[in-house]
Order: sequence, then C-alpha cells, then structure tokens
Amino acid sequence: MIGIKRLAKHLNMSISTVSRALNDRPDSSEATRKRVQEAATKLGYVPNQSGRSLRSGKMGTIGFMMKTGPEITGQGHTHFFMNVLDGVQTVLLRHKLDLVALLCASTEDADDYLRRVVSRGVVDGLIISYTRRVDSRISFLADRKVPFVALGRSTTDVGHPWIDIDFETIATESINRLVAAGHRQIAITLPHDDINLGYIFHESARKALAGHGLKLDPHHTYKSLPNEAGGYSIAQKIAKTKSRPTAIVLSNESSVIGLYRGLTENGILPGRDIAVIGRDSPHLQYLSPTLTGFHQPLRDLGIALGEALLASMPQYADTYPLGVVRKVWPVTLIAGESG
Amino acid sequence: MIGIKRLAKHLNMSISTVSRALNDRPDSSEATRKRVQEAATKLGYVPNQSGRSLRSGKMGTIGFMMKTGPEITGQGHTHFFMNVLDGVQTVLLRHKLDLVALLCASTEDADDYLRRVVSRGVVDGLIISYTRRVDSRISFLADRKVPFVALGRSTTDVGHPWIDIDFETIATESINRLVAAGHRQIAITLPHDDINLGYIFHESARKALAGHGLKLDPHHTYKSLPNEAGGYSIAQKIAKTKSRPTAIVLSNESSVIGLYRGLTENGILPGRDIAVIGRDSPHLQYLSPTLTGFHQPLRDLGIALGEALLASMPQYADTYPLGVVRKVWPVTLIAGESG
DNA sequence: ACTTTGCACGGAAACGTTTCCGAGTCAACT
DNA sequence: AGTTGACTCGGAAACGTTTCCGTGCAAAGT
Repeated sequence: MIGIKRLAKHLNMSISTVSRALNDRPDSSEATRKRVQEAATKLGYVPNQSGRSLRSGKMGTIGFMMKTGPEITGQGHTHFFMNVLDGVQTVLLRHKLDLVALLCASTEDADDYLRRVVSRGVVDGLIISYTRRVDSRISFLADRKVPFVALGRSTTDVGHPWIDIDFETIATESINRLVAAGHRQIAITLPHDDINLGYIFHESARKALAGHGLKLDPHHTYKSLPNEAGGYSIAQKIAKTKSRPTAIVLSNESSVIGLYRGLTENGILPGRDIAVIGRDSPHLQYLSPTLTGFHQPLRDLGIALGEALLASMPQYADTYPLGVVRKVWPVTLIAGESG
Repeated sequence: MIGIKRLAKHLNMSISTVSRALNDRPDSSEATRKRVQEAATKLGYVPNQSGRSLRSGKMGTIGFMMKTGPEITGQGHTHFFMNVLDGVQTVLLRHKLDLVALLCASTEDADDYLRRVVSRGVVDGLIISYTRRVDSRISFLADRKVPFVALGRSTTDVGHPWIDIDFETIATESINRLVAAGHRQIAITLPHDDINLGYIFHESARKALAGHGLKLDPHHTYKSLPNEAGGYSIAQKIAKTKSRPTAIVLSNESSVIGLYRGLTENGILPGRDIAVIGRDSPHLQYLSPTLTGFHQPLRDLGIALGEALLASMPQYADTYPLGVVRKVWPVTLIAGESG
C-alpha cells in the first residue's frame, strides 16, 4: 500500500503539493496536477480513508437504517426498500458519497443500535425509516446534530426533513372509489405497532367515510403484521365476524397474499364477495383476481430522500440550496379486478 | 466531543495509561481500569474510529455485498438475504464487529463497485453473494488479500472459504420424488445469468434423471429471472409447447408465484396437471395449492457464513481456529399439495 | 545489602492526510 | 527601480489513537 508520502518522494515534490494537486485545490498549477494524478493512477495510489477523515472529520458515507430478520420478510417490504435504496444511491454517487445499509439485527433494540452507530461516528448522515408516531430517534439525532432525513412523518418534530408516501390519498381515494361502487361496510387494516403511517391512514379513512356520512366501525379496523401471515389472520377474522365488511383497504403491500388465501379458503372470493384495494408492488400483478392498488414511484422517492439529506448538509449547499425538505410523494391508482 | 486526551487530563493520568485501561490491556492495574472506565462512561467518551483505525489499520466493519434495484425484487430473494444477514449479524456482534450491507446500485457494475469498496478500505472483511461460475471478484479479493467468504461456490478457486445451499439435494431429491410419483417429462428452471447455482442445479438434475434412465430434454430447461415475472414467462412457454412437461423443479423461491398465475390462466392447474417443486419461503405457504418445497435454514447459514469469515482472519484465531471453511448447507423437503 | 524480576506507568513516535502559514518567483503596475 | 499582487510551493502542525520503550518501584531472589 502506497501512501501520499511515497508518492511525493517519487515525484520529488512536497506532500502538501501532492495533496493539493490530488484534490484539485486552486493553489495548484495545472501542470503539477496532471503530473501528480498520472503518477497516482500509475502507482495505484488510493487515499487512506482513516487518515483523511481523522483530519477532516468527514467519513464520506451515508447510512440507511433498516431491520433484518424473520419478521421483516413481507415481500412488498423488501421490494419497497430495495427500490428506495436504489434511488438514494444514485443521488449520493454523484457526490462521491457511499451508501451503506445499517442493519439492525432482530435481536437488538433499534434505539440502542442507532446510538451505537452514531457514537462510532462512521457516517456523515443518516436516513431512518419505520418512522414512529413518537420517535425518540428524531430528537436524539437532532440533539447530536447528525444530519438526517426520515422516511415517514412523525409527531416528534424538531424541524427535520422528511419524505413520505401520500397515505392520505391512498386512504381517501380508496374509500371514495368503494363508496361510489356502492359499498357501505368498509374495513381497513392498520400496522400492529406505533409506525406513524398507521395513524395517518386511520384518520384519513375516518374522514373520507365521514364525508359520505359513514362511520368507521371499530370492528372493521384490523391490526396486523405487514406480511403474508398478517393478511391471513385478518381473513380468518373476517370470515368469523357476523357483520362482514363488503370491502377492505390494506395499508401495506405484503398482506394481500395471505388475505387472498385466507378469504378463498373460507369461500369468500376477493373481487366478488369482497372488494380489496391496496398498495401496489410488482409481484402483486400475478395475483388472481388482479389487485386494485396504488402505484408508488419508489425510486423517485429514494432520489428525493437523498436530495433532502444533502439539502440539510452545509457542504452541499452549492448544489442543493440549504433548507428543510418535507415532501409527501404522490401515488396513482391502478385499477384491477379486486375492487 | 471528548477525546482520550481530555479524559486523561481529567483523571490526572497519561494518555497511554488511559488507553491501556480502556482496552483492558494486561499491563494495566485493576484499580485504574475501574477508575478510567467509570470516568469514560460518565463523561460520555467514545473512541474515535478514524484515529483508532488509522493507527491499527483495522476498521471494525464487515461488508456484505448485495444489489439494489428493480430486478432484485423477487420476494424470495429478499427474504433470503434478510435472514442470512440476520444470522451473520449475530455472529459479528459478539466480536464487536459491525455489519453493513454494501449496496451496488443497479446502474453500477458489480466488479467496479467492489474495487471501489476495497480501495476505500472501509471494511476489514467481505461477504460476496451471487457467486458466479467464473467470478473475477474472487481472484481480485485474494490478490488484494482482503479476507472474504463467498455465499455460493464457484469454479474460480483460490482456496477461499465459502458456504452454499445444498442444491444437489434439492435437484436430486426433487427428481427422485417426481419419478417415484410416475413422472417422466420433468422440466427444470435455471437462472438467466452466470450465477453458479444454475450449473450445479442443472448438472445434478441431469445426473438424477440419468440414474432413472431418463434424459433432460433441452426444451424442458427454462432460463428466467429469479422473480415473479420470470415464473410467468415460463408458464407461457409451457402452455405453448407441444410436449408439455408433467412436472417442473424450480431453482429459485420467487418465480413460483408468477408460474402459478401463468399456468392457471392457461387452464393448467399446479398439483393436478403439472407437479411443481421449489425452494420454500414463508410467504409461499399462502399459495394454493401449497408448494412442495425445500426448507432452507437461512439464519443458521448466515451464522455459518459469519463464522467462516472470522475463521479466515488471524485476529480471531483464538475463538475460530484458523482455516478455510467450506460447507454445503443442508435442506429439508416439506411436502405440499403441488408435487 | 545487592541484583534480579515483575508490575504499573509516562513519554514519545507513528499511522496518513489536510491545511495554515510563510516564502519564493515572476509579471505588472506605479 | 521599487512595490504590489497573483500564483505555486514547502514546512510543519494537527486530527485521536495505539504501542514501543524506558523508568521507577516494590517484592523476591542471591
């Protein structure tokens, strides 16, 4: 491994001159720049990241916090993240920033993990997801002055940037469409935990129903895990209930698989006996009947997420004007056979 | 941010003494150790990773290379990785190593990305996946002397460690089971690219069929993407072909969804008109008919992967005896209704 | 009482990089 | 001709940590 020292000696120049030439500093002549950079590639010089960030205090890395483990295996889930990440990555690459996914194991507490990551100081900025209604991570990060952006809104508001899916539209348009089709007994599904989208979804659905003079029956709001098993258990509950809903709106992409299965097993055919509207994901196009769902431009959302983060970091103020970006990302309905 | 310098001054000790106490070095008395570590937590001291790794040359981080992007959205795929990662993480945590997923964007070449990651030197070890039959990454990493382990075998062999799923058993037992059930026209699916499991799968199936005096019809080997769309396109081909296979063995977890849909649309019922055997994944239990598939202990495989990596790093020779770990991980058949 | 051993500690160098500061050269302007 | 300014460059400090080496001290050995 060759360092800047050896490179300088090889070129008969001082270390500082070489450093300036490598970093295209203004007080470095065009001629030496060329000589140095050519020699650098020829000798295979690569700057040592530790030395660099010890001096500069910057790591050149952005972290995306997510979970691993058995319960995070809903198929829509992973499709969601893989495409958001792809968008984030493309933005960061332009600024020579690296994106790493910080994986919180299922055995570890998310807050503890965040603390660990931040105190190790291995990232310059963070993207957090699974944003909860009250989220201690937000105040923690603001406290530590770590640049971050949240994927998802929260009532914990420290003036931080966030990007979110337009759950209001999903809930409202779903309800409107179902009511227009004659439905009056409309159920919704909600996440099992404190993740904030559940509250937004719940409230929006309630309002939309109220707009039609309808009420959200508490027996028709089903909490479940955002995976196939969650959908299955909801189907079982629906099959058993006396006042069965004639339509259901799903708050996640993954549960529809299990829901279909569970309903069918009980002789309830989606699209015929019960209308279903959900969030779209590529694999769902192979469902039968096809799902009526909302398409989410995930890669674009990832790009917005990356740009929102950079806009919160003074170093990048030249390309992304400094400011707090908060944006609800639009969705579009794709009509299928299910509702 | 408080450093070791301030901590030492606060304790009226030398920097070296504090450092030794913090790291539990033998030439440090029990009394000072206690004093130092208490003061450290009280003052909220956290060691600076850049300084530490500049000096030691170690980063304390292991990278897991994977891809992001639209084509990597097969649901089985992500379930696979999330659970393997969870296993790896639990092993590494015990040794204060952090695991990060290194995300190669869909727009970037995997080899280039690897070069970038390695030259930045931000990880002490690597886990590579999607191992190809001939894989330049393997020789590259061996050349650069970066500790690594491959998830998947390769014909590129530099005496490196690897862990793999037992594809021989999947292919062989599937064929044996199908032949025992009377099938003679058995098809298989293969990955579209150079990923090595395709060759293993292909060869094993061929051998197993030969053992029963049967041949693998070239028209009955279908290449496809490892996602739902891939399965759907295979179904279309099957529906069109004249000498239709009576059974099919799938080499991935994700395509079965699309396959079921495509077959059903053409009036071919899985489990009745065509037997299907695949690789199991939790969401597949909601298929109808239920899938006959091989269960893969992914979390255990992840643990083995982590241990194999540590066994290749001299620093951990005390817990994991130095050596090249190579292991084919067993799978177990779970009978369903499909074949 | 003298040397040996073992223990705990302080001083200082080193890891690789960036950046401040001073100084040198040369052209242009007064 | 002397002064100013622009342009390059070299020296050296600094970032925070670990580790080698020397030293003092007390207990154990001769």
